[in-house]
Amino acid sequence: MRARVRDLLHSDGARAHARAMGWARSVRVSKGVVFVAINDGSCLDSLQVVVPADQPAFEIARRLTTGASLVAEGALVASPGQQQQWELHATEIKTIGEADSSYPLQNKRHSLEFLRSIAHLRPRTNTFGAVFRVRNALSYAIHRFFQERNFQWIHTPIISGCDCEGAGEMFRVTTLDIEELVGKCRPGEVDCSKDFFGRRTGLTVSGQLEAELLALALSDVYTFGPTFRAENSNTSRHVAEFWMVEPEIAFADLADDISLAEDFLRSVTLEVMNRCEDDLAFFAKRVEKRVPERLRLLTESSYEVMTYREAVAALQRSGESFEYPVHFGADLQAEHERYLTEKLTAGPLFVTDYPKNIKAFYMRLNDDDETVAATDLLVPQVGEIIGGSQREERLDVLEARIAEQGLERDDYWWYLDVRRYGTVPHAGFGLGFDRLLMYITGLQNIRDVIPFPRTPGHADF
RNA sequence: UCCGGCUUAGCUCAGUCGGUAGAGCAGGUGGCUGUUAACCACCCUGUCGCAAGUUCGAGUCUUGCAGCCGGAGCCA
Repeated sequence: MRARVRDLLHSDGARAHARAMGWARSVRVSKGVVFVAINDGSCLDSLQVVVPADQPAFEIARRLTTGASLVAEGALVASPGQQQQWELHATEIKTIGEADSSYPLQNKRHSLEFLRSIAHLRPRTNTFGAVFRVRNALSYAIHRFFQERNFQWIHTPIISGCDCEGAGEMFRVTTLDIEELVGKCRPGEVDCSKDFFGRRTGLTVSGQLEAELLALALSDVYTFGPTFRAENSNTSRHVAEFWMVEPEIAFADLADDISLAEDFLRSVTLEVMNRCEDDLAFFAKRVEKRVPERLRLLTESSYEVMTYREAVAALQRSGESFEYPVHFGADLQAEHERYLTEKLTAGPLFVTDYPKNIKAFYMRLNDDDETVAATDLLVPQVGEIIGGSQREERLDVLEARIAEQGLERDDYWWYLDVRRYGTVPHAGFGLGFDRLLMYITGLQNIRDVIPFPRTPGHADF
């Protein structure tokens, strides 16, 4: 029976016998004693294994190297050292798998860029172990939040009809023989009726439209799964495959949506803070000093709400010189969002009621006929983390908006049908899961919060 | 996709005015009675991203290409 390093480090008392398994993080050899720090990923800290020279295990321990996997057995006793409560006095040590000096993770600081190139090994570092534990805790917290409020977790399709989404470039899904078609067909000439699904299909860019259908039956639902964008985006905040959380609530308006989003962010952050104290302390110390402040902003501060019109006015009187001028009708640029969240409110900010021309067709038209009931939640450093809206539930208005945006009405027959039969006001939002993780951990590149990130030109591992 | 920067030892980096490459860590050897990414001493380590050009001479200057990073756009 093996004990997790985490359990041993949190032991209530000494143990006459304990067995630990893990990977050697460091091996410190002196004449009379060897110290091996072993980590099994169950927590940030490593277990100190002590082997005095009079033990038969001393020879094996002395030859261990950084990165080797091993099993150590002995007594768990109070440590005289300052940095840990318990340590394992090993009477027996076995090397499971050796790691020679070419093992890339030596006892030194490595750059995040270098670690990205060895994504198969970086989970064995402190930083990435912590990231992936927090990622797990956040996922669990999200499910718990919704489950406790009687939301139904729904599974929207990953393969989706191409025509209906429009949130971004899609990856094509096909069983047609591309080699054969290349050179034979000009663009637009491919006969999709011969394809597997008998139509153009791609990987989903959002489960929202389908989530609405289920919300208009089950009332409160959410999706939590992968999403794909084939955009050629090369930034620290974009990847081709990422995870989104998309709640959708019936009998609800934009105010309900905003209040759900705020409640949600507060709750999940608080749960991660409770479950991942050590990992978050590590991020605060080694990655981003402002992590505690960021967490406080999400859990304690009030979330400001401001209309787009007010935000534009605030930007205009700010006296800042922006690269892109601000005027009603223009989308807020990254520099504008940064000013709003980092200088004006210094915290999370919902911007609401955007001009209809810069937002999607399904967002509910306001009475002013000029803006829609949409909201973006902006946070310092990371920018947009949530995008949501009240959905247009009025059949005639929705049809007019589809026409206005030059979309094909027939493609949305099912989406329109639920407005035709028993329509109700409803709303929802999409949360960028990986971006929230960036905000919580303080890591500045989305590629460092995803185990094996996919970006243009990169699908290794 | 556009703009900018970077590319030197296994890793992190320095390299002056163009004069023939250096430090820390890792590795090796030895030392050290309990260490904390241990410490001390010694030793080893190079296609200076690739290709061409200028020059008596290029890590250094020029051009092209590639890769990476940052920013912008798109968005979550």
